Amino acid sequence: MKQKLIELIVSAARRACEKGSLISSQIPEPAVEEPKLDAHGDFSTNIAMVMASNQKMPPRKIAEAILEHLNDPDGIIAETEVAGPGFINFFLEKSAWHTILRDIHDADDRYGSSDIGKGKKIQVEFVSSNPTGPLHIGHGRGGAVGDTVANLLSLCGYDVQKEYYINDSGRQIRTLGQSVFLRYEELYGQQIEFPQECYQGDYIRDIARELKNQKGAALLDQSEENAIMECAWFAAEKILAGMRQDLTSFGVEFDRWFSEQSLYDSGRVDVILNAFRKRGIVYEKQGALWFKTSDFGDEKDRVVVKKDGQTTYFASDIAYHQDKYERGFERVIDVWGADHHGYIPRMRAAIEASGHKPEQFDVILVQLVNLLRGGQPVAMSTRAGEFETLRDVINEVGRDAARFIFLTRHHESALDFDLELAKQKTNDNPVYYVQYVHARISSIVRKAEARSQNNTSWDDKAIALLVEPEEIDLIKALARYPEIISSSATTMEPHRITFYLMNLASAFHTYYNKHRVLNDDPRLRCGRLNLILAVQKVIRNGLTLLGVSAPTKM
RNA sequence: GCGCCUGUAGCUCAGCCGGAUAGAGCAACGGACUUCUAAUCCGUAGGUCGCAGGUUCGAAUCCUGCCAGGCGUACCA
Repeated sequence: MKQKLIELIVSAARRACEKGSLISSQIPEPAVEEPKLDAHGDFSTNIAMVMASNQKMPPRKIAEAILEHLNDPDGIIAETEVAGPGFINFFLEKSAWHTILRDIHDADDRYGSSDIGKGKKIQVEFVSSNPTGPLHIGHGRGGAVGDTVANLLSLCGYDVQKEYYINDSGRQIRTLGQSVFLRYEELYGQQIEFPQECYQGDYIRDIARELKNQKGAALLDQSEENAIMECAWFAAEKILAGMRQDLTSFGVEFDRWFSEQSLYDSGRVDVILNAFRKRGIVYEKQGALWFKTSDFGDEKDRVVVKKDGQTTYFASDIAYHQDKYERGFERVIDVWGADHHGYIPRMRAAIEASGHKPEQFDVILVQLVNLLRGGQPVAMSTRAGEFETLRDVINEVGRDAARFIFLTRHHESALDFDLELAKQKTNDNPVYYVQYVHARISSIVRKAEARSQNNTSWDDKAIALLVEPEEIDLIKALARYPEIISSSATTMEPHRITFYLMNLASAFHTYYNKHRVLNDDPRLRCGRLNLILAVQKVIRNGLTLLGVSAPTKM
């Protein structure tokens, strides 16, 4: 609707130029918005004020000139006015809003889709937790954000791939192996000293026990190094399998799981480093190999090969991102925990050094989650191995509530996640508020069927009966959806969907409490059923994007 | 020290590519169920948008400085 209006305004301004009512032919893209006050119309534009300096005319005069040349072939505009310092306010015909319902029913689950991505290949990499311990609640937030952003981009015409990067190489994997091996030795009655840097959680003991069940005492006969590495692979695989399971029950499916180790196995890391050597963008200093990231905007250079000959995590990450672009992704989005934000400049530097443009790389930082129970913080010490796992959270509050709550804040705001609140089935807990709309509508439809009052075949005359203010408000909310989708996608801010859905739900509940859908007048009933079915579709579409179910009964 | 994020109603937060009189939920107070699900709705009250300057016809929004909190500042990942 807004888009339609923008077109009308631009062509009116053009016509005004041609007819000489305006001096300059410079016409900016008008900002059209919904005013806060109903008295200011359904839509309002500031175009006249923005054009004032260019046109060397007072804004109100420009506004009048534009209005004079306004054509409205479909008759959607009921009234216009010039107001305040030069706003143009538009009051629309109710019939203009009615067309939205037709759009929704025609587009159905594609309502809100667009082609702004133009089929571009884009990759969203998220969660990517080290396979050294179970997923915790913070990974859940990253998962919800990443998954929803990917869904959004897909709906907006991008060719999206979801990827999980497995850090199955390097020191932390060895530490994992060592931790398991020590617990394993312990099971055989050996005196062990369990170092602080080893993983403390009980899951390590569980893995050691499984290892013992499968392999018996065989590992005790091997060299310690071999045993540790065997433990490492065994444990990493177990943990990874658990993470896959957790993510599946969280509703997150990845298109690809990418192993860091594979970059070493295939020699990719060396190839990249050698290429950098040839180009002279790495250098030796104090026995280490440094990458000149400071030439590409980083505050200082970074080590890629340590004094001891080991590559750093950064080195394989460079190779990994290079690989992404070589796979044909035009844009790459990484979802990281906010504690990694210091890493962005060097990653960006590496990507630019490899010849890619800054706009081809985005990082979504996700702030930490504070886990609470009834307002009291839940201890989350990884060192002691006590943390609330994602699995526990899903089991306790359910996937829908968890996913929805993760998206009730801007991703860069820290989030308090209260387990008690998440379980509550009240207005405190917005997921049920939104889902309730879907269930309520299903219930009305069931009732209509039971009474054989379920004629919903499209009838312009029936739709034309939707004139109550609450009905128009509801349609206006529905009309807003496509723009919410595209703006959430381009800003990569999935929480906008959540807020939108709460708002739409509120408009529906208000309507429901004031007007009866199953009216005695069959025609009005038909119109209203078409209205609420449209609401149901948009609620369902939105919840689906968030990975939240749309129940027909609650 | 430097960098990033955050600061808006008692609480939790939207709004931040500048727009007209500042938004929602919770909590408080008062109302609505013989009707399509009360997991709902309606009403009342609640504000120096951290502080101080600046840009602008217009600033919660942009710029500068300051204050407070969080995070980062590795030859860790």
